[in-house]
Amino acid sequence: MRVTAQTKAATEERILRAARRLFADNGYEATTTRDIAKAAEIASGTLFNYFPTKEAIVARLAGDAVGDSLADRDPTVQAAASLEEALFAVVASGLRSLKPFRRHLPALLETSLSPLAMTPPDESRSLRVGHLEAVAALAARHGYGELSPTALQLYWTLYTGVLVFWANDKSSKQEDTLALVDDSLNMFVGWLREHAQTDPAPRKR
Amino acid sequence: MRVTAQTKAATEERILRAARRLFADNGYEATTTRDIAKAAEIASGTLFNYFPTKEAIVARLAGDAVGDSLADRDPTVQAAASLEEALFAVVASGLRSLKPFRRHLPALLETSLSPLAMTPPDESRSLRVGHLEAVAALAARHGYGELSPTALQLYWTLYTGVLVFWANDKSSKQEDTLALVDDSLNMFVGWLREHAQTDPAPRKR
DNA sequence: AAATTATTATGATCACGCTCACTTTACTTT
DNA sequence: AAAGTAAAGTGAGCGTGATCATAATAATTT
Repeated sequence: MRVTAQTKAATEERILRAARRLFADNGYEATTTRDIAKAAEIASGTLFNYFPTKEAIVARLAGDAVGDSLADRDPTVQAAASLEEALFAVVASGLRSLKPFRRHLPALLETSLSPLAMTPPDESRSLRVGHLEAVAALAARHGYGELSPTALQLYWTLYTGVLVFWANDKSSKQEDTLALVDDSLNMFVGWLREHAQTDPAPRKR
Repeated sequence: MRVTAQTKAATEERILRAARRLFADNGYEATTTRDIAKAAEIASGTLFNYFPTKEAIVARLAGDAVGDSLADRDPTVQAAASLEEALFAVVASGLRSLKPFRRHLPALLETSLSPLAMTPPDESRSLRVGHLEAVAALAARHGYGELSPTALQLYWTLYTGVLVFWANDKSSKQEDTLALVDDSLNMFVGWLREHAQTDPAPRKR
């Protein structure tokens, strides 16, 4: 078993597909690692040759989900007239991708969403870094110059706070979360205007 | 076994003391429920007559800890000249109380810290409500009128974001967290000044 | 093609949090 | 004081996530 670079990739893919389906059907807690292994047609122990923990599987699924729907290509984001609107679109798009994982967000907060989550597989920037890069690019585009580290940290703090809220939001269509996103971004952009290093006036389009 | 209202309370106290010690000595994960039961001199199953889950024990310990050191009595809070200073003192005091539980904060975010955590034992207001009441009182005292639900929700969002950061803050004395608290409160109070319903000017002292 | 080496796969096994059918105890009723 | 009742205690046992010694397989060397 050595050529198996491809074989391994295929097995990993089977695990991910099985996990995605089972999590979606029965939920995270109700799905056992044995279930996943059986569905992926491997032994129970083999699963842990591919992922160190069960949680790592969700983290991977969540990361892939947001990575696939990159905000860069979202037309709503591109069409936004103001930074606030653009950020709102980015966050809304992110929440949409994360929706299937809403319930286990608290678990992800310790790993992929934490302020110091590094990208373990070396490739594929961490969830956080990718998101912040998108935010920084939008800020630049809308004439807010380069965001300071402090600004990015403040943004991320608000964002994680929103995620915690969202994870527990029981309103029918999570409309409470969207309202909170609105208020949060309003506060953040207001702060930005007062603290921007360079020209805070929106650029001409 | 019926008089045992007192007996029961005593047993619960023994469990809490044992858990507090073991958690402090060996950490949350390394402490098993069997360890706690043995230290409290009860059978392993009995423990679950008192607390539904292991996590409920930490939640209780954390709740007691912040309840004991109520911010109302903190002289630093009372002496603060501005709302920002007062809130900073409140948050710093809260973090000090929560310090032993810093590592398992993510777990608590689902329960006691979530935006809809109700107080299960009916008595002893939830962590969140107690904190927000203190914040509201300080805002009123410093001339910001009565805070809107939106303002409180924004505050709590920032606060939970800070807690997530803090839980993963590896800087030596967690000074990074304090800097973040400072920036966050600055942003929040700035927002408040622009959105306060009543006189935003600080009251005379 | 046989022997060797490097990977991957396996499933019995572990310790854990938690459950539950049952026992023990403390009090009440007769 | 004997019988009855309800609260509290017990520990074997369950299913879980994770581990690890071992087996199986594929490539490399001889």
